[in-house]
Amino acid sequence: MSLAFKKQQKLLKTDDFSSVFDFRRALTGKYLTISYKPNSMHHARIGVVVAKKSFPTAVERNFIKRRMREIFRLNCHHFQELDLVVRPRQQIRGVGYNALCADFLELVAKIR
RNA sequence: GAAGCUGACUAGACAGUCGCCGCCCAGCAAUGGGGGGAGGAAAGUCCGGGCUACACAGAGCAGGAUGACGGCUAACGGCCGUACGCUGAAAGUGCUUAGGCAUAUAAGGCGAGGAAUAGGGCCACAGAGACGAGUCGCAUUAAUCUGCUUGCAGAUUAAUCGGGUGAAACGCGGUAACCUCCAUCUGUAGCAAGACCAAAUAGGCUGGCGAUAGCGUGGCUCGCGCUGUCAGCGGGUAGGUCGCUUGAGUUUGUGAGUAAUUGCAAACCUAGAGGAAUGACUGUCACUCAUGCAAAUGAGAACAGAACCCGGCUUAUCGGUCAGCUUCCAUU
Repeated sequence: MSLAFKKQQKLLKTDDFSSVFDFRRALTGKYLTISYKPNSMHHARIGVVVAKKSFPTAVERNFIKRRMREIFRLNCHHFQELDLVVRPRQQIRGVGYNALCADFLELVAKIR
């Protein structure tokens, strides 16, 4: 099984994000808030929204995005046909990779 | 060796697993192989330039910027050198109530420093009076008037500027970080600049076809205009391509110059995205701190992420390495 992460697995357009938010289903965990919506693409897609207000420096925002993408990449093959929008919370600062990964998987499991 | 200071470099290293974005090669394709992939500030957007469009960017006015002298540079408000002013440590010296205090220089650091006789404005406190020159009080001298004891007192006027205040007082004061004047520079917008290709839809222009369709103009005919249909053209939207990284380039050697900088030669190509790649995790070794005799264990590891490109400035920053300058002490 390939663990590759392709462009069609990302949410890119403003419309994609809007439709997920308009579906109005979200779950909040320790470090993350996930909005979701079923899609018809035969695979899951992810988008990460990091607020400039909460995370002022670009380095911090990029780091969060890279980590979320990595967690998604290593686990997405057993996800359903879902569009996910992940928003980090303030508590994410200083959290280790494993704790963050567990939180994410727990939230995704709840969606089912 | 100690203290003070200046400049340059670096910004953990290696391995493994799984990935991302361009480029090149092979392949019909799937894919495979090769090679590259953040910073010293990428930041703030404070100056200066290249580049592009606007009329060819040229002249004048307004506005803005700069301001010792000389140099460097594509250019600068930057950098280098020199002079001047301020600042700048131990030691030494003097005093001491033994706590200190005073005194001066080194390397170095800082400096909105053109013009006050072109002109206007302003000058705290103190002082009678602060920028127009006169005036308050006191003193001296002279003159006049009054009182009268004929040499005293008072008043007025004029002159002297004697005393006191202050940085400065009928002066060739200060302030330009108040206006101003002088000299030099300065057009505006910015890669979402701008150039090219160009679907669909709507509308525009040109030409053909309608031998007699309809409407309008008109008394009627011709004609003309609109509606029809076919072909072509140009503008232009979505979208795409270019601009887009070979450049005031980097490294090394060598020559010129006190230096900033620069001549010559050789070698090299070093991110180029477009909802935005440059990563995540694990291990070993180094670095710092804590505990410990040690082995070791635990924790920490800054500031911060390219978006047209350069030269600077400013701000943020854990550590480490190297070189140089000055002073003092010790040794030879």
